[in-house]
Amino acid sequence: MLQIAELIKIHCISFLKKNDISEEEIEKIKFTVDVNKDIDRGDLYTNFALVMSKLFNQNPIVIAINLAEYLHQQLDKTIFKKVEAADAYVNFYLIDNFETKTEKINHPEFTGKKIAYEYTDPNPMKEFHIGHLMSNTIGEAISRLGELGGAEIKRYSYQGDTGRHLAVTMWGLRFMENPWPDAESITITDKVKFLGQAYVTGNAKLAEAKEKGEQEYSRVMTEIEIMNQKIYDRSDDEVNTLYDQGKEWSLQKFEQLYEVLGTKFDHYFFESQTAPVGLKIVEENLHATSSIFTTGENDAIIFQGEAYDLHTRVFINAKGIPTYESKEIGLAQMKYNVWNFDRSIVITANEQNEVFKVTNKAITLLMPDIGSKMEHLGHGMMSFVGQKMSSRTGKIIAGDEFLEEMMASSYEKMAEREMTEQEKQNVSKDIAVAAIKFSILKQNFRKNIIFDKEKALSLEGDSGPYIQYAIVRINSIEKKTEGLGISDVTTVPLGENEMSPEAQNLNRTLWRFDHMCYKAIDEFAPQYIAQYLIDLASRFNSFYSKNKIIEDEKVNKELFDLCVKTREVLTQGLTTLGIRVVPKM
RNA sequence: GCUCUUGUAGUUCAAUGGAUAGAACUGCGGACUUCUAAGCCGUUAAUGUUGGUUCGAUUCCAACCGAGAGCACCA
Repeated sequence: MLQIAELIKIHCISFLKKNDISEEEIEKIKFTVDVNKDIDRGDLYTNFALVMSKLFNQNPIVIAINLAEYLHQQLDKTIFKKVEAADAYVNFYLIDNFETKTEKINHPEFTGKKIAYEYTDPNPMKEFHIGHLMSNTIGEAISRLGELGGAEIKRYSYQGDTGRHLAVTMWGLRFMENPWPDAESITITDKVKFLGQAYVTGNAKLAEAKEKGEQEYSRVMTEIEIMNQKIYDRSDDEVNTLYDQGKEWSLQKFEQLYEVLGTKFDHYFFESQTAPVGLKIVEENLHATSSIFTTGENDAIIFQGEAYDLHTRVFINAKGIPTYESKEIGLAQMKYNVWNFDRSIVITANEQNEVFKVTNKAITLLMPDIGSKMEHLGHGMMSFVGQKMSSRTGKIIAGDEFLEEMMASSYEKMAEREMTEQEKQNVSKDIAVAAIKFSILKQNFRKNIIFDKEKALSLEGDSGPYIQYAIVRINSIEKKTEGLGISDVTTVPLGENEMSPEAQNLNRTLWRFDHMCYKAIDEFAPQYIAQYLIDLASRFNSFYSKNKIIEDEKVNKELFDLCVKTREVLTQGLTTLGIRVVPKM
């Protein structure tokens, strides 16, 4: 079925046609049909009359009245209770038991499409930090939105297992006081931590050398370059052994985190694989009669972006090693070989926006079929009050350490609850993840996020746990209803005056889920769903505090059904955001 | 310097070319002691500055001021 807002739009357009407005003019008209912020003014509204009044120089109030009259006749009475002109707006009131949909949503750009999503992209042997948590959270939500919109999806992570950061880590090893941690007794977490320290140490030594002067710096840089080359061409057995083991540990650690976060990738790509593929494509094009690449300073192979209003970037460096840009070309080709996608969406921090414009342009010129399907979404950077994160200097919050803190905070709150130790562990983990994910998803991810750790740890207010808590309350009611009789008061239909205002508000908020999901899918905007869920949970909590579902050992079925429906929507909403529901907390 | 993004209560965030700019946190005050108080109810408080377009701008445009990012061999 059509979205309710789309249905209204169609009728508004037929109103225009009836008034002899030409198709071309209708094309140009942009009016909105959206849900009313103030629920008392009706379920939906349109600003149609205001837009028309400008175009045709008529009194908007008169237009609104005419439109309302027309729509009142045209619209299905089994869906619309009332259509009313109010000032220059037309408000729509739906019937009280309007069906709430939680299943798949039809969206022309998603339904039936094969869509590949790439996100998270942590680098082996470097710390998985809170920025990766952010990318993972956003990517997971975006991919689930695609799925809800009817797409067939695949999830990919692309990991940098070559490049200078690894050279610095491997080079940094020689300054470490602790031995290589390959003992069985050492946990994966500690092994990975060791690698992170090697990276920080390497960078510190590099900075030290820089201070000592030009000569020392260039000596050290040469050492790192040699290491980089060894990793790239795998020419040193000792390096290979340590590198392979370190990479393996890292990947195991990532896998543990993905399990906790609720992401299941379909395939992993590595830079060590994309590099030769990209290099080959670039070199082949270089020998073609009209190459898109040229030779720049130091014989580097460059793509001159200025012709397309973009930066010029190096694709193969002076040493003949493909850069990130070439690897991106190889990646596109490899992704397409693995699965013939209709759309490929890459989610990274927006510091890479410019690079992606260049690489996507180059891919389009080289492989038009693939290039035209590539999309890039940049999310904001995460920062903390008065401090910038840098994995180079170790000034970061590690993903797992932050999760642990959140878990501890959540665990503490469950001290009084009757649960087994194991249950408390599991639940506090899911609550911690919910808190982190929700704090990211409730806002527009394209903007920077200033993360307030203290606030997040408090687990109060507009948060993931707030929504999980509403569900838990409903579970609790359900449990209590077991074996109880049905109350006599159940004959009151929803929405009649006998219903409390809280119950009516709650009921009238439910159907909006479908509308919000459509908007969220359409605009890549998970925050619409997040904000909606807060609104719904808040209405539920108001309802809950003033209405009794169980009274005198009898269940009010009408209200209980309302609770169950609310739970269904909240659950579907959280799931779409990639957040788990907990049975109790 | 050039380019892009961004500026909403004390703080962290929503929203929108139009109906009263919406939450949360913090502060202050309150209720119940009943299905989980991670909850509920009340209360104070905001569109950086100056112009422009418009019947109407917080939203679009320009300049300025502030913040962040990018600008060839890192990713």
